Amino acid sequence: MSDTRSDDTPAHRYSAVLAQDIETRWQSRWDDEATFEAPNPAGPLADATKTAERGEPLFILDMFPYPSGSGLHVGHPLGYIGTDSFARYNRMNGRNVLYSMGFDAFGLPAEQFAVQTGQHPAITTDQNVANMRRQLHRLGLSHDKRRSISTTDPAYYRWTQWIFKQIFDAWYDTDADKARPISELVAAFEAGTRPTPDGRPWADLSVTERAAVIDGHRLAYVAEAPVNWCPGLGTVVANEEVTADGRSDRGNFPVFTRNMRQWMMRITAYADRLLDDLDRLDWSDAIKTMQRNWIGRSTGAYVDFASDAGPIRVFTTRADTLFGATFMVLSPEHPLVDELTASSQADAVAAYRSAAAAKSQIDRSDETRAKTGVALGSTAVNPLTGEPIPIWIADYVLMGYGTGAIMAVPCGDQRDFEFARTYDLPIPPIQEPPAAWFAERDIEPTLDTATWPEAFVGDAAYVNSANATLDLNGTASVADGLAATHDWLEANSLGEATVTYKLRDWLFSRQRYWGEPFPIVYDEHGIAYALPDDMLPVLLPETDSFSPRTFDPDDEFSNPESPLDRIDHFIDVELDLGDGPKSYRRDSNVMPQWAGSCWYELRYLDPTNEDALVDPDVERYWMGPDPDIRPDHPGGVDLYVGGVEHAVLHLLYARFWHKVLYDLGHVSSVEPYYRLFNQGYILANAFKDSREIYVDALSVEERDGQFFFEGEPVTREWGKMGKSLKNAVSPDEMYDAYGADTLRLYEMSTGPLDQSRPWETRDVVGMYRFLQRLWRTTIDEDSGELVITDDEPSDDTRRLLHRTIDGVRADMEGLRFNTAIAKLIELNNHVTKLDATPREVAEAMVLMLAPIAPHVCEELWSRLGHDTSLTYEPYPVADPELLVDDEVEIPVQVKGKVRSRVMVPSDADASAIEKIALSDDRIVAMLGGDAPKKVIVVPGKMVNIVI
RNA sequence: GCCCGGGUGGCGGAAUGGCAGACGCGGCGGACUCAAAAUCCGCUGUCCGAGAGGGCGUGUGGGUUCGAAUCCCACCCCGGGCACCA
Repeated sequence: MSDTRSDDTPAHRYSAVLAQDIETRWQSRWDDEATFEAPNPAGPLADATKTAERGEPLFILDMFPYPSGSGLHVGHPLGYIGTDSFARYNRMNGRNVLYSMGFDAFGLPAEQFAVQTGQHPAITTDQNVANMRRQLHRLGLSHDKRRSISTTDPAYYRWTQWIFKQIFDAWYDTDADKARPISELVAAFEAGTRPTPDGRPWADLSVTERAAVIDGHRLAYVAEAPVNWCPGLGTVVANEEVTADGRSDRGNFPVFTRNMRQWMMRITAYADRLLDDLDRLDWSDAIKTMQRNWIGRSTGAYVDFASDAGPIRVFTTRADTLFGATFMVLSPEHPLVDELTASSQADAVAAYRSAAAAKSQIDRSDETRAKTGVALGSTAVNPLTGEPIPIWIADYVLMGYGTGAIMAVPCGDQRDFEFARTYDLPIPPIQEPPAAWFAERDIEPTLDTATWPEAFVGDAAYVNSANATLDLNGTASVADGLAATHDWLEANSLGEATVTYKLRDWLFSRQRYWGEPFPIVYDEHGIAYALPDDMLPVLLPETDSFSPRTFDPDDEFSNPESPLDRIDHFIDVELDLGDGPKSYRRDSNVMPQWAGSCWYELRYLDPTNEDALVDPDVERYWMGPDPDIRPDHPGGVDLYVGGVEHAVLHLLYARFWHKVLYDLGHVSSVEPYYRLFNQGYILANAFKDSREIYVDALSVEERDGQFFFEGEPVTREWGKMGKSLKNAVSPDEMYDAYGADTLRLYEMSTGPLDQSRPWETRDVVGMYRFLQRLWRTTIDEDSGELVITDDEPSDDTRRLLHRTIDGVRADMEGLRFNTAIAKLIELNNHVTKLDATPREVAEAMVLMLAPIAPHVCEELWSRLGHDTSLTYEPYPVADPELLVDDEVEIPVQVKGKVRSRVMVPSDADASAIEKIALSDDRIVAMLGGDAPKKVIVVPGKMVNIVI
């Protein structure tokens, strides 16, 4: 595998040793010459000369990494190599390319590592960042290093805190459909143009009352919220971070549902815009679908059922089935349960409620099919039929969704159907299912629901669905039924149509140490104040006790205690917020890791700006809307590449923050990421021993299709490469064995960028051999002299060259690096057979391969007599005249099978080609003198003869 | 259960209605070498055949078409995501 040189190895062969020499030399030169620095139109990174030389701006972005202690493995840079190749390709096409890399360095792993080792997370984070920078630099990524950021740098998180302030100081004006500064809301209350909640004049409200009203509008607000309390981590985790079995994503501790006061972000205010603007983005349909499903907009209706305790409001998406509602089910926690419980049922209801309370929400959703419940002994009135229907409680109805009460339509909802079967409740039909529905279930068509195996859901004509003023009978579609029912409910003041979302507000606080502190203090009334800009950043205080207080993982009733709570000099401060020095308490929470990644692309644009998060002119230059691309272009990064695991959370949060910044006038782009490309993963074999423990994959031996670790048999499986599966391969090993260019080529050659593919170390040598052959077409291995001729290439060679240029260009534009490489190998294999390589071909090949294997190409370019970097050399352009041949060989099929091939002039028309094909010896023989029934000719492509 | 991907040689993959298997790995044979490694050259889907050549072949079954890996219908399998969300 590795390069073993001996005395008879040619002195100037392209070897791993030579590759390393070339690579480190060119990396130093790029650094010294600031080759990849992209000029801004204004500010400290402006350079009018360079801006004039470069063309249109192009912003290429990778999802930035978390700087883990184990460094990179070869799976990480798959996307980076792709973006780097694309960046280099576009520089050669005259674009001003912004391409950099930062580090998402706050978060729990560094904190937990610090707890284990006693070392401050800032120190380990810096070490990890330094190591990853070295590995990325060694890979030859063409980053503009001036623009790199770390989310943990106070100069960076100062602006994370500043953005939080903007969100805190903003409210969503549903009339204008945008966020506005909170000061404009206060002005409207003061002027009386906007009524206060209880109608009293604003001036009559106490300070606390005003604060409560304002806080109720803020886009960042504190609320008592049901959260997932994880005593084992000592912190709350977001719903999105809880695994299916009710444990924490990280650490795998039990998670309990508890009410706590937490910072929330009102992302739901943006639900419609987050949904609608997906149409303006160049993202895959798969990702758009995932975001749409996550936002989960659905049209439904609230319906009021009269009862002894007043109207009970339910939410339904199927108001059209209201005629079939024969009972109602409340959540056991519903506030009206006590009032509606008949004395005879009191004991049973109490027992059921305490049993339900003992189960977590996760447990309740885990109970797959068994339906349980208790009747309260009272009734409500179906507003359409006027009939009394019994009220039940059941734990499949959750207080956290809708109104905590449902109308049950057993014939049209599977859960209600099962519940009705279990408790012998009537199941009247209100739709007549089509014949096919019965046929599929192997029963005779009937409206006798006793024979139905399940509920019917879908479009079908309604039956039994009429009262004095509403008649759905005969209506055949659910959409029409819904529209008619919604109109009727609203006209009769018995309900209202509404739009609901699955999306919930974003829980934004963490009781941890290693994150951004909130720029918030509280006065003696507990009123929150955002600190003025000149008090930012709020520095994370030094401490040697940075772990949150953890508890017995099973101690559900423990309470969180942030590490910052223990630092008195941080928490208790005296500040002058404009009305003289006063005592305040700081907020002791820190922000979640998502915060720093919600806006980092903006800081790459203007990384040292101390007056603004980004200069507006600079932002407009790189990210502004571009009607040349499309009329409704929303602006944003030109290409964003990253893993599909961020399809929902990161991408939704970042879009939300960006839209707030847009509404408040801080950015010109409506969306942060215009084109999104999801790269695949590098997969690798992983091996488990008989105890089901992963063993070091690199030490596993294969014998006769069986796998052994230290002599013991092990089983093989597939997995994403990584530390947990003990199958990580370090890029450093590949640099030593082959060099970075070979690694880059290998990763790009194994398949399309958006597809996951297995890592096979033994396959890497193929690209190494290719680079050796490429080297030999230019350099004599023994003497080191050029083997280039200045003679014109032959016509064949030149045509192949231009076909290759044409194909490679198209592949590079489409990020199809695997097929671009294949075409270049074919061209090189052709050139290898020539006595000497024509300069014209050698130079074009070097330029074409340079984006993917930049170091060796720079070296060859230099040896070919050029004294500047090829970074800004024009990428070769194909001559269209050389793409068409005089004659082409086309297949001749008989009944769809290829039986012969003929040469025809490339501009021959169908009848001429037919004549040539029919006179071919083999075809004549097959026809045996008969005339063909039919001949199909596709000029330039093929002939098909039907006999 | 629902949603989204995907199934092509021994392996990664190419071909998006027109020559299935480009390119690479591996394998086999050869050159160089005392030898091995490295490097280079040739062959390599499968079956029948001495050969020329022919049959079969893109998860399975059907369909559309002069022609299907590609389009349509049904099914099977693999990967990922979501789930008492009314």
